[in-house]
Amino acid sequence: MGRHSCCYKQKLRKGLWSPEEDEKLIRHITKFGHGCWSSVPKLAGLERCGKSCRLRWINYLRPDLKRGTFSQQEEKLIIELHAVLGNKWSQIAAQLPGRTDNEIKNLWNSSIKKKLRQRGIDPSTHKPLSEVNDKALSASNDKNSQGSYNLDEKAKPAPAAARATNYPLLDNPTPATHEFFLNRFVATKQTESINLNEFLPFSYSQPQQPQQESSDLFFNTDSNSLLSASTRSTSNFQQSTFMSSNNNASLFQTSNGYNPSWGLADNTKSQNQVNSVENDQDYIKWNDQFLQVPFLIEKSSNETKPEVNFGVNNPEIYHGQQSVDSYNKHFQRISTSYGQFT
DNA sequence: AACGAATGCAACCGCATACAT
DNA sequence: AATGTATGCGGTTGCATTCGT
Repeated sequence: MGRHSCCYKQKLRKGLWSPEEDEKLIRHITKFGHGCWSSVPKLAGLERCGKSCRLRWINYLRPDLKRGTFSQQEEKLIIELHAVLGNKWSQIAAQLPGRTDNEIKNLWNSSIKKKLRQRGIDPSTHKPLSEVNDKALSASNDKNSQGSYNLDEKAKPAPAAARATNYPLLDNPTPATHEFFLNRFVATKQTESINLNEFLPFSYSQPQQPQQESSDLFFNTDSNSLLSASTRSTSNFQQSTFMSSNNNASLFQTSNGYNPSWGLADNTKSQNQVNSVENDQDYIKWNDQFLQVPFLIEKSSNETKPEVNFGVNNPEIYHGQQSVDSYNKHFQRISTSYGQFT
């Protein structure tokens, strides 16, 4: 029990990951899979602990990550799920393809919490603040109040019945209330793909990124070079979204058809399965279909930074923190979408 | 322009749990 | 059964960036 053994080692690097470290990790995992995380740093030539590698991969480098701002639909879903699951970020993240628990947790703490409070809702109980602050207050329903999930609305005081109007999931008068949903989630855990429409009072489809007409980075897969930004048509954008919008998309595969775990919670795969894959001499390779698509990388809808003339092997970009950050961001977008290190 | 405050987010820490010996 | 190791999760921190004065 207790701390991970690697934590005792002193020479391990900490802090932000450099592009070189990212490259090493991506190169290693795309080739061999992660297998035992504790052995990854050594095998990949990294002076990091396995835990750090795992976190970096899961939260930033894995190919199926969706980046960019959360859509309103995603925020609504997070709120609904939080009302049912509480701070079970990994379970919430399991319902949002391409989003990580860390990302959702950060969003909750930095943004959603605040928005809920502004609307008069206690973010931890999902009850109206007035109800939380003054238990004696009778819950007289304001029939005229129309709650809304629209978090972009100007902040207004929430009606006493905010909970009922804002969280229909929790106020279903039938027995199918909190316990029902909780049981369903517990039963299915995060190992199964859940049809959210079974649970939610609104029709849920995979969140889609807003279509972009602005410039995006994209790869020419023939030359393995990153092309400079150019204006892309919305039809091309569709090509780029297939990987992020399909949670089960098989981006990598081995020649025997096995899809390796990318480090996400996946209780359905035993360690033996993972090991058997590692023992298999067949290296993981990019799905042929995936490689054929000259996909582009989504650009954050709220990103306002000027385009960076980015090249993976261009050392000039390291001048100054700003450049490093820009590099990191673009590198990550690229690395999440492209297996240039295979 | 300079400075401090606020914000956002990547990464770390410590604990719980599962698994191996 | 006891102990050690590895992994996953949630809370927290630290720092770069943005905002406001």
